[in-house]
Amino acid sequence: MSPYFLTTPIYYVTAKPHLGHAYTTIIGDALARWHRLLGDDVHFLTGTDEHGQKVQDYAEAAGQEPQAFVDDIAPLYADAWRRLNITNDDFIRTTEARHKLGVAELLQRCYDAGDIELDVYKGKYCVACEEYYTDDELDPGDLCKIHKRPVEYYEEENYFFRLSRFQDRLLAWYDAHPGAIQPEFRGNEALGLIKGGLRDFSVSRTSLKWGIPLPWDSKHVAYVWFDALANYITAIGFGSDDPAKAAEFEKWWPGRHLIGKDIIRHHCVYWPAMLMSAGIEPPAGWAVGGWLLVGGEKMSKTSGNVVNPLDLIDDIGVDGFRYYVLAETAYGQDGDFTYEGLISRYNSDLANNLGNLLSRVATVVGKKCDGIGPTPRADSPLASAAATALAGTIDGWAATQPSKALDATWSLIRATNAYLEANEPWKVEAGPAVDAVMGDALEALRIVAILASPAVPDTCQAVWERLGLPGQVSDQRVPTNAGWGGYPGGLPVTKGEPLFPRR
RNA sequence: CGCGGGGUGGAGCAGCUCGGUAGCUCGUCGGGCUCAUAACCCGAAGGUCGCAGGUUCAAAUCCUGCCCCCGCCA
Repeated sequence: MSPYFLTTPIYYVTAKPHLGHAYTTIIGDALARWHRLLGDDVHFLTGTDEHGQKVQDYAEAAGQEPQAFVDDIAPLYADAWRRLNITNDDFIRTTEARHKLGVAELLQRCYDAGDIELDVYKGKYCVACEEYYTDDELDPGDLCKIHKRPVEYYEEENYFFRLSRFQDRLLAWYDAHPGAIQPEFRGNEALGLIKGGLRDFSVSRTSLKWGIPLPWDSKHVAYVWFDALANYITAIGFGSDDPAKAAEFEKWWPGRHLIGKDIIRHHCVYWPAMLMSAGIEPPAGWAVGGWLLVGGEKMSKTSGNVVNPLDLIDDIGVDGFRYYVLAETAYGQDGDFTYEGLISRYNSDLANNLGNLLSRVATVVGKKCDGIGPTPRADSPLASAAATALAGTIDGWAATQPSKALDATWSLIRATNAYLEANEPWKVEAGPAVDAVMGDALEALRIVAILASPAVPDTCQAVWERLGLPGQVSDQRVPTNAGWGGYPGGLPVTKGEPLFPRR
């Protein structure tokens, strides 16, 4: 079993879980589940980013200690992921001891390597962004463009990471690792950033209290990048004295990062440089997603279009929501969430195609085969459609294109509906001819249940059980168990209530 | 200014790397079926592939210029 370590970004606790968080996390979960089907040894990590000025401010406004504040918010994420059926193997919080240890170790290594040095930073600083800005980056009146609030003039001693020294090493690394960033055009963008010149960035603050102190100078607290990005390695044991934890790190790293297009610079430029400095291998890969817009606009509190994914689960079901998010958008491009689209996807793909196919098959098996599923034919006309669907599904997930993978899987559902139509088993006397057709349809459904399970796990387990198959669909393996002919026949087929009642 | 992405039938997308009958899903219209969740199947209509040139026997696909939309710029 080859190790497959996958991460989502960690989410900043000043916001509650929203559609955007759910989007990335669901894609991560589906990828993790797919790799488990492939037989990989999967470790899927998500978590929360809990330090920084903004958290300190929010806590103060709420009349709480920062720790109490983050302790209230972090569980909202863990709970949301549980409800969305997210199978993360770990949940890292940047306020945990294991994280603080690892961050200190990472900083110390870069410091020892001579890549972190003291300097003076002066400039206009937006507390909300935790970024310094130059005048031409600000709106009139020295307002931050993002937060529309006044910036403050700061002058402080900071430690700087000498990113400027890493241009050649980064370019050489990317040259040796083509395709590390998916989709390709995002890789070009990252290369463009590197080629455009790299400026040192500040890694500490003296003004900030809520954070991790630098191990060699405790007046300074680690500023966002070294704290947040490090979660990907601290969670798997980096910096731990425990030999067992250190072995975990060796096993899982380098991992693969799922990120949004807004954090390419930090993840694809800063982070590999930081790792190089510390003598650690850069990540194995990055998959960069676009925004999930809402009604064509970026989701924001001010425009009042923030969508709570948990409301949608109540409405359309966990799998309905998961399917929509995965099928509707081309990963890498921006997607657009609309309620109409959600209902339309649900009705056409889940109710009309998958759900209805299962219903009609179960009914005919009940009427013509005494409810016992017949064996499929080895030379079924559906076998080639199944092979095509399998290949397309494998390719789709390999390219981090869930929508393509699902479209390929659904092609087998459509082919099976057409196959039934062509053979009209309901018109034929019970006997070998009907058995052959129904065995083929059941086999197609068995394969669909495996291939679709990363996206709609509960549904596929239900299909699995109605086909009379034992155990968990998640224990199946691709491609071994997804080839034609795995349905044994002789199993009781259950009709049951509609999996997806039409809306 | 620069960099990146996009502009393909009513909607959303694929195709463009390696030029050769423009494909998919939804929607619309007609037909079939009635096993099935008024679901399913078949067929049809609908596209000057942003604009203008160029290369070529042949361009959505290659080249040049331009227009529009979106994002990035620490």
